[in-house]
Order: sequence, then structure tokens, then C-alpha cells
Amino acid sequence: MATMKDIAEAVGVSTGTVDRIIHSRGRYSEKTAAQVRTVMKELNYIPNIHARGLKRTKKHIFGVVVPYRDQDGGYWRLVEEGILKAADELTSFGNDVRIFPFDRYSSKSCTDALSDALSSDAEGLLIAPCRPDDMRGLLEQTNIPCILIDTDIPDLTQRTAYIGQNSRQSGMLSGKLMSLLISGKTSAGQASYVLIVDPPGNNYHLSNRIDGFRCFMGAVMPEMKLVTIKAEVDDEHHFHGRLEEFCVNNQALPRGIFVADSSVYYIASFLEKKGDEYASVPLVGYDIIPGREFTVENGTIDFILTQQPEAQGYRGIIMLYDDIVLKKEIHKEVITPLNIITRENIHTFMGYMNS
Amino acid sequence: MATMKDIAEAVGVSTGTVDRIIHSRGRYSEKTAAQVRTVMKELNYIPNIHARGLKRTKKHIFGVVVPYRDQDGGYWRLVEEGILKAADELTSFGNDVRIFPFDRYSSKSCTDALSDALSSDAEGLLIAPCRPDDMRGLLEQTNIPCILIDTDIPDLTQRTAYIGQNSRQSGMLSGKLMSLLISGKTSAGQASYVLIVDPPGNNYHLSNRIDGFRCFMGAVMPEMKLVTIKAEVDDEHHFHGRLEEFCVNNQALPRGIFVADSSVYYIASFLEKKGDEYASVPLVGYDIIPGREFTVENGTIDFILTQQPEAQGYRGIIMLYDDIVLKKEIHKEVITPLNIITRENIHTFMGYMNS
DNA sequence: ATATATTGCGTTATCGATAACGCAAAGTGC
DNA sequence: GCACTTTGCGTTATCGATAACGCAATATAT
Repeated sequence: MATMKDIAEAVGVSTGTVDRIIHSRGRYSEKTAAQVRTVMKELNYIPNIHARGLKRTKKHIFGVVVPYRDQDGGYWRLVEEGILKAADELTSFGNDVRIFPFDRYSSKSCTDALSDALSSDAEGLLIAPCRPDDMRGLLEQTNIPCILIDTDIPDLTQRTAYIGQNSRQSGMLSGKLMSLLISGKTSAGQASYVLIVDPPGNNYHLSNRIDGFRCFMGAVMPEMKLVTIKAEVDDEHHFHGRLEEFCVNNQALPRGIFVADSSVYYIASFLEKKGDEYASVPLVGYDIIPGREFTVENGTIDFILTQQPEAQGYRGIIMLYDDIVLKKEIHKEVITPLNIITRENIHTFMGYMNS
Repeated sequence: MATMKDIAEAVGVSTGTVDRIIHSRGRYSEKTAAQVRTVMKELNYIPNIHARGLKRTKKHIFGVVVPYRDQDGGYWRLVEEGILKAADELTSFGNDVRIFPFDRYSSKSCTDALSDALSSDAEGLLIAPCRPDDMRGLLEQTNIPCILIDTDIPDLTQRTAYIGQNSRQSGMLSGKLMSLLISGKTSAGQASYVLIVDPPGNNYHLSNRIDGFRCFMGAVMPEMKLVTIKAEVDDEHHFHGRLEEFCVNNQALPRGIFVADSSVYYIASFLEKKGDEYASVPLVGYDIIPGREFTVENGTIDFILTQQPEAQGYRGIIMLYDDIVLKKEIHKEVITPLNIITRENIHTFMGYMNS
């Protein structure tokens, strides 16, 4: 492995000059710079990240702007876990990750958190711009590198990268799984409709998922009716109430139920409460929520799709670090894989997470 | 962040003593050691990995003993890719990864490769003991730490860790997917049997998968006959020949086909050649093979299960490094997640791999 | 009692990159 | 022509952990 000293000796200058050239800190002639760059390539010089890391006593501070842990059915808690895991690894190098959480249903909370983060001494931000229109203005005025997560704002100049999911595609996948689940059960007496549960909020991922689901079902099972109920509050009781109400007005059970986010666990608990006939209705939803896995294990929930929110959060921080500290070339767009979880493989995912 | 110097000053000794205590290198009294350990906990001392990495000029050499790239339908090529990726990251720290490949169908090739690796100057090995009985003897005589991949030998003292899959469980999962796929298509004229293709070799993962598949199908669809054909040679033409032969003797198409490894792509090409009626037979198999994805994309293959062989290889090397160089505590057993791949999500996986 | 071994500890050079500091030579302004 | 700035470069301390080396003070052997 070639070191800076090797380069310096080969060219006939000192390591200080080489360093200045590498970091474009001035105080060198272009002539020497060209020689150094040539020799660097020849010797295949790779900076020793340990020496760098050791010398760098400066603390790097990263800011994270994401919704409160409990919002979107605990989804952000998982993202935060990934963030904290990465933060933990990085803080051992003397870095710091500060979280500026906000209420995704409040415009003010959102902009407040963002401006706090921007005026903090963070060198880079990981932002979930759930309310792009509220946040865009502030983001355009800064020059801090930002990695966006969950929601993209492609034309933003500060957008160093985007990490997210293909929500419409995941809706299509849900549709496929649902169609497989219900194609077998041809109970003649049953009504031919599938229930779509639209969770509270107007998250655009939710509408994309539902859209994708409708699209797939429409193509594969055009005769199947799709009935939607909209929930207004992110609360288990509220969901149960809405469902109970629905059951009273509809004598026939649906052929299947699709829930566009982790509220699928609320539906599962409702169905289990109502007995076996209900619990056996095919149910497809999103996200693994710690402590709720048993409804997948016992088969009440047939399929769960997940985009590994922890992995997204973790990845976000690591990319920020790679970009700012290590100055690595990072991917501009990372679309996380769409995992299909069911009774038979849920264990293999749970064990793998925290390792 | 507390440094060794802080610890030393707090206790009233020198950093040399602290270092000797941390690494149990002797030349210190138990009394001082106790004090140092207490203060270390108090100050929450975390060694600076950069200082460590910097000081360590010694090249670490790791050996890898795995089957030839092309065996098991290219599976090992993928494992190797992960290994090389990890190796690439580590070699920038001045390490070296040497691969000792073997022919998994030859006892001699297998032991030769292993003994080469053992007599090399590798400090740790990543081994796929595909032929456990052949390899065990040699492994018991060494004291080099070994991480096993793919096949486990639980009682081996050198076994630092095992990375692998739950193959029986994956067979069950295949069974589930197959049962969903065929429960819908109730064409009256069709025979009621599912074809199981048993690939060449007596890999125990293969038999476990088939076993799991049979188990699930037997439980969910007891009336369904399961017909097995065994392939003898790992060659596309051979598979086509065996299938053609089977078709001649069986007028009716199977309700579904399960292939226990990546030879599923051979089956897919056969079905596509025979026309639409054949290509629409539900097909479930294993592994994403680069260049063959189109048979999943166009729907000839309905479901692919994968255990991310690249991730396994990558993880193996990283764990070896963590164990030997960083002296981290590593997990003794890592079971990789069972991913379900289908037309609607295959793209999300392919993009993610090399990032 | 003398020779040798062991124990317990301090001191120090080293790994490679970084950036502050210093200094001579060349350039600029009046 | 004198005072200055800028350019181009070398020198050096530093980051934290490591391990070789040295040196007393004991312990053990003969």
C-alpha cells in the first residue's frame, strides 16, 4: 500500500505539499500538482482511513429531521432505531447525531424542526420531507448537504441523495398476493368484494400503495369489487369502531382485506376478537412492528410487506458520513427492497435485524 | 471520549500498563488490573479503532475455502462476489483474502484445498464444508479460527461462527407459495400432481428443501400427488432431455413445478420453448442468477426464494475481520433471511445488491 | 550467598494523514 | 528602491493505541 510519503518521495516533494494538493488547499503549483496526481494513480494511492480518522479530532455533527416516533403507526420509531444504531457506530469515532423530530400533521412543527436543524451546527442533514411544500422554501436557502428519506424532492440542489421506497410498486405486489390468497377460496355464498383500509393522514405513499393495489386487482380480477373505508384517527379503538360499524352495515364478510400501512395490526386484533371466521379472512398489510409479530405467526395476517425502515435509517446516516467525512462517491438514489413477510419466514427476518 | 491516557492517569499508571491489561499480555498485577478495569467502565472507555487500525501495520490474511464458482448452478459465484466485495473493502486496510476453491463432487479436491488453506499463512478461514465428513478430520487438527458458511459442523471447536440458511423452512415456504399458486387454477381436465425437480448432487440443503416442501404440501393439500424427477448432471441440455422424456410419458401437465435450486432457470427455458401452455405452469425455485432474471420478469417463474448468497459471503469475511482483527464479539450463528422474489419486486432487489 | 528468572511497571518510537507554522523567493504597489 | 504580499514548499507536532525495550525489585534455584 502506497502512503503519502511514498508519493512525496517519488515526486521529490514533501508530504505537506502532497496533502495540500489532495485537499486543494492551495499553496502549490499546478505543475507539481499534475506530477503528484500522476504518481498517485501510478502507485494506486488509497488514503489510510485510520490515519485520517485518528487525526481528525473534529467532531462531525449530523442532524436528523423526521416525524415523531409514534407517527404513522410506529413506523418512524423503526427508522429512528436504524438511525441510532448507525449513530452509535459513528459516535465511537467522536461524532454526534442530533434528532429534530416534528409532528407530520403540523405545518409549523415541521418548519420549526427544520429551521432548528438548519441553524444548528450540523454539517449534513437526513430529512424526511413529509410536507415537501412546507419544507422546500427553507431547504432552498441553505447549502448544507441533505439526504432525503421517504419523500423525494428531486429538483432540490441540496439533495445529495434520496433513500426511499417504490410505494406504487409495493401496492401492486400487495395486489398480487391478495389475488393469490383469494383465488383459492371460492365459497359461493361470500360476497365478491375486497376491503381496502385507508389509514389516517394523506401520506402520498399510502395513496400510491392503494393505487397500485387497485391497479393490480383491476387487471387480474376485474369482477372483484373494491370497497374502501377511511380511518380518521391513528388509534386502535377508532379502527375497531369503524370496522364494527362496517360489519353491521355489511352482512357479508369481505373476500380479503388490504391495509395500506402498519394499522394492519389493528385490523388483525379486531378480526381475532371476532372469532375464527373473521380471522381467516385473507389480510395483507405493511411493516413489522415489534411486539405485534404474533398476528403474522398465527396466520391472522397472511402477508406483510416491508421496506426495512431500520435499514433505511441506518443507511441514511452511513451515507451522510460517507459523503461528508469520507468524501466517498455515494449513490444518488437508493430504492430499498420490497420484502414479503409471512408466517414461514418472519423468524428469519427478526433474528437478522439486530445483528 | 476517554482515551487510554485518561485511564492511565486516573489510575496512576502508564498507558503501557493499561494496554497490557486490556490485552491480557501479562506483566501487571491483578490489583492494578482491577482498578484499571473499574475506571475503564466508569469513564466508558471505547478503544479508538482508528488508532488501532493505524498502528496495526501487520497484514492480515484470510483464507476462503469454497466450491468452484460454477458449481451449484452458479450459486458459488454469487457467494464469491460478496466475498470479493468485502475483501476489496478490507484490502484498503492492508489485508488479504485468498480463495482456495474446490470441486464439491471430489473428495480429494476438497481436502486438498482445505489443507492448502490450513498450511497457508491465513489467520482465519471462511469455509463451506460441503463435504463435512471429508473435511472434519483436517479441521479438528488445526487451531485456526474458522467461520463456516452454508453447511454447519456444530461440534467443531474451531467453529467461530456459522452463517447459513434454514433450508427446510425455505422448503415449507416454497410449499406455501406453490399451494397459493395452484389453489386458484382449477382446470378440471388437469391431472392433480405437482412435479418436484431434484437437482444433481446430494447437497443436504436440497433434500431439506424438498422435505420441507413435501411436508407443507402434504399438510395443506393432502390429495395432491407429488412426483419427483431426479436430474443427474448440472447441465441445461440434460435437464431439457429429462423433462422432454417426462412429457412423453405423462400426457397431462403438472399443476405446478418446484425446483430445489437455481436449475429452475433450466426448467423455465424448457417451458418457454414448449409454448405458452407450458410457460404458464406455476413454477417456484431458488436464487437470482445474473442474466437470467427475465424469466422472473416475464412471469415464467412465479416465485424465487433467495438467501442472498452475496450477503452471506460478504458477511462471512466481515465477521472474520471483526473476530480476528477488531476482536469484537460476533454472533455464533447467523441465519440469513428468506427472501421471496417475484415479478413485482425483483427490480427492487437487483438495484440494491451492488450499492 | 550468588546467579538467574520473573514480575510489575515506565518510556518511547511507530503507524499515516493532517494542518499549523515558518521561510525563502518571487511578485506588487507607490 | 523599499515595504508589502503572495506563492510554493518543507518541517513538525499531533491524533490514540501498540508493543518492543529497559530497569528495578522480588523470587527461585543451586
